Amino acid sequence: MKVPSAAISRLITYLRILEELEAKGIHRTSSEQLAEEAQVTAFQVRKDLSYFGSYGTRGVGYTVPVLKRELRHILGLNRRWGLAIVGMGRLGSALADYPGFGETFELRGFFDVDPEKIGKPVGRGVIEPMEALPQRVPGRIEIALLTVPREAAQEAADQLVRAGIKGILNFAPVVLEVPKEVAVENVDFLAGLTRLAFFILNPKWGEEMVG
Amino acid sequence: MKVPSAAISRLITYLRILEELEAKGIHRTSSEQLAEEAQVTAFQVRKDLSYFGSYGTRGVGYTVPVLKRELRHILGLNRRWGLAIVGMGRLGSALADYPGFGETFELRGFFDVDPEKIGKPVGRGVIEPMEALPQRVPGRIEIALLTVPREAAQEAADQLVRAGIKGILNFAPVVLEVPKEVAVENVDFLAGLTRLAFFILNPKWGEEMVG
DNA sequence: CTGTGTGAAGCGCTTCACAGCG
DNA sequence: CGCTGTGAAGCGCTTCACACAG
Repeated sequence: MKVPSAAISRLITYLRILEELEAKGIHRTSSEQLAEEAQVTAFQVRKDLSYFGSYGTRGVGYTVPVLKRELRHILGLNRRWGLAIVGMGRLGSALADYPGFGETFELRGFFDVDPEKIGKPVGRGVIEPMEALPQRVPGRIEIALLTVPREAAQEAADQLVRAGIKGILNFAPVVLEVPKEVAVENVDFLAGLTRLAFFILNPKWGEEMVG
Repeated sequence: MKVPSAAISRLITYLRILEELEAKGIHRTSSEQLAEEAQVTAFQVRKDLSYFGSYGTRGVGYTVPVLKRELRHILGLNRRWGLAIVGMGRLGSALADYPGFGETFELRGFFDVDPEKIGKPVGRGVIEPMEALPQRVPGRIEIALLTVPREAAQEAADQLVRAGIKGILNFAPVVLEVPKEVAVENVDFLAGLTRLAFFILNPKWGEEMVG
């Protein structure tokens, strides 16, 4: 079956909502409730879940811990993922101390080109040179958080690909070129700012646009 | 005319590519070249531009500075936008010193709830309490960068809305509830990580998925 | 003869109505 | 009888073929 990639993003939202419901001690929920919290329709919730299976009880709803477990399984959050941070500037350093990675994502390496930075302690590790990537990545690190300046992003991505990285979370405002077997996700806040600017200027967006 | 919102994101990419071409001294380009750099089809490039007008010359192509100017106009980047950072933790502080906002986006306020932080200098300003928002936002600040912890995000968003904010760039992993006239964009890197995990586990994505 | 601009076709996501199961 | 699960309809984005301008 074909699964819309937008559905994956929504599953992530549903999972967070389930965790909030669980924290509140709520044991049972419905597509209606999930839809309201996620700001989508109940149709959408049920369709998104149906791409992967049937996790509810007809006439009753969903059991929070059950659906939570299933979503974690679908999204691959029941295993452990090794992360590297590449580019130890302010953003990279902030991420190195970020407490929200949980049990699922584990920081296992910190890399930079700057000889001044190499050897310095960050988070639970020490900054290593980019040349160390081929030894550190295989079998230990699946995903890299790429937090280098824009101009350095493609070169760093190339090195990561050569070292055998599986996915890159790219914080730089560039379109990375990587082999199709390497996954890339962009976290581009400047693009977000620009979209906001556009939406603010065009509030009647979707009704009728000037040509 | 209806404009797909995905088209806006691509226009932002085209603009960046034009700036790179200009930096390289290239004066003329084509939908073909833009498409290759942006990793989309030339059809897509021409259609995206056609939603807003005709900026090229048939049989010739596009003039880099002309198309750049037009895209900046469409995206609202030819004016100045006032920004606030709300939540001066590590991420907020990193953003306060970020050099890439350019002439278009100007940091005009830094806010936090923590009395310990208030009065401290950051970037080109000083941290103020959330209570100051109603005085500082109207007429000066259009967009807020929301970098508070997840639990505090909705409350902070409410205060921003009351102060008259036009758009919120939300870095917290939550679905914010705001009036429909306030624009929200999410910069959720945990969601990005989770999508990467899913795509790595499902490389044959799009062909056939297990049920 | 070249590359843009665009109406129309194609296709994939969303919406829907209701069948199905508890 | 209630809420889920889903085939099918609807609709919007993408792709396309080609008219058209230079």
